Amino acid sequence: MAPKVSEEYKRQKKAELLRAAKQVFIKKGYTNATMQDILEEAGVSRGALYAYFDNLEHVYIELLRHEDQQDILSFTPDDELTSWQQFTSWLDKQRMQIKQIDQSLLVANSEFFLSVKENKSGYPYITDRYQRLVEVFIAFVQAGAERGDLAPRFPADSIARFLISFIDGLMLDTAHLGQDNTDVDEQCDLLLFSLKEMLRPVAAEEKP
Amino acid sequence: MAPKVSEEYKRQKKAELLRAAKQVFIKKGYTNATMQDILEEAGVSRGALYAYFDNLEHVYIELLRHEDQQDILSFTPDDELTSWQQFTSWLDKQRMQIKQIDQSLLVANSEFFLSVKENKSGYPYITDRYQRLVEVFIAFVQAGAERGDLAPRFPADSIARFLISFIDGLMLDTAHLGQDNTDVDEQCDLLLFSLKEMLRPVAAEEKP
DNA sequence: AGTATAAACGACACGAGTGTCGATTTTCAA
DNA sequence: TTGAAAATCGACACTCGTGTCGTTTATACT
Repeated sequence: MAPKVSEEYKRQKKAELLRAAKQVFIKKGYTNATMQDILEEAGVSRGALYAYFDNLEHVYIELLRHEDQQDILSFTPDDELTSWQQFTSWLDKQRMQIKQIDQSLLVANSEFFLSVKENKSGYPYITDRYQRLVEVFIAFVQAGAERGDLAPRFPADSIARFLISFIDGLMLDTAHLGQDNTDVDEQCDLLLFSLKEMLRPVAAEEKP
Repeated sequence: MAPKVSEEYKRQKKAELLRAAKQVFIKKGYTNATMQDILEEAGVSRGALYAYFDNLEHVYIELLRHEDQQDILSFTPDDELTSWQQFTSWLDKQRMQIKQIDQSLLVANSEFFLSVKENKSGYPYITDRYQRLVEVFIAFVQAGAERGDLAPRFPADSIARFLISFIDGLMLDTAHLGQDNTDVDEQCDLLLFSLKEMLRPVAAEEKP
């Protein structure tokens, strides 16, 4: 039963197909994308694509997994920086993501999660990603609190969810309306203001 | 050229079809709904439905218009109440909407706006609704400021967009994850906290 | 080189939904 | 009551995408 091509080859081929799929999903979103689109974009036959993926949903799931690796979820821990500085730099990354929404999977993601909802199967990825982000943030807040960097007024998980909801909403609205209408930078400043009130970071000057 | 049924009859029939459509959209969302579903739900023939609407997109647009009338956009102006009280009562309504997300069009709306985005036609409804809500909120803040009820720290339109993005995000996340995971009440409390910091309402006790 | 194996191909049958259109029924007005 | 207009019906032809499967091609091992 020895395979006729190396595992490495298959791995690469799959990655190649996923790259094509990503382009398609970025361009057409999830709901309007088809297997057809993907196999054309990849320049590959029907049979080839179906040898790797059963259907569009599976392609998307695999793509999610694949992208998850280079994910932006983590607050990069860095003892050189105050908690607040770490947070602002994380938020910067998010801001950039939203600004480049046309070149990202953010819209397709929302579409996917919304339209797949009915499917009783209920992919765990959805809740998992959310939970993971909540947990990362909780850890971040706790670390900050222990360092005396933060004096949060609310439970860390509440603040985390607040943060996520706002970012998701800003993303959604920006996808609908374009950046000119939502003004991402300004909105992120307001978010910073709110989070500052919630987390009460010790000002950098007071710290050293 | 007198029509064979009254205008009133046609109006009612259309409303009836829209009622059926609404049920379908609530149950299946936008992307998974079909004209077929609607005509079955309405108990009407293919030809009848197509006599009133060209296609699914048109049905949805019409439904949006129809629903817009009994819309929740407005802050009910009431001089008996402080601005802050008016705001909390508005937020209560929003909270209820999100909690009843399974019986509302919120999810279908998101789906529609996301999946229709590509269509260069660019329905004005999307931006219009957003702008209208922003304007209503701006008026509310200005009124409050003039009454000495509010002392906002930021431009009213920024705060309005912040508010909308958060609500939209909370809605989206709740649709994805269910209320147990997002805790709508708690999140609304955090929003109240943030808005309080931004708007600096004069406390009720200080006012009379 | 030769050959077994499986990767890649693409024609095909199928299903689901669409929008149309001639036939049929209903309605209103005379 | 009657008949013309139009509302409703539902069969039909069409489109688009799906997933399968027998065939062809490429690979790696001997």
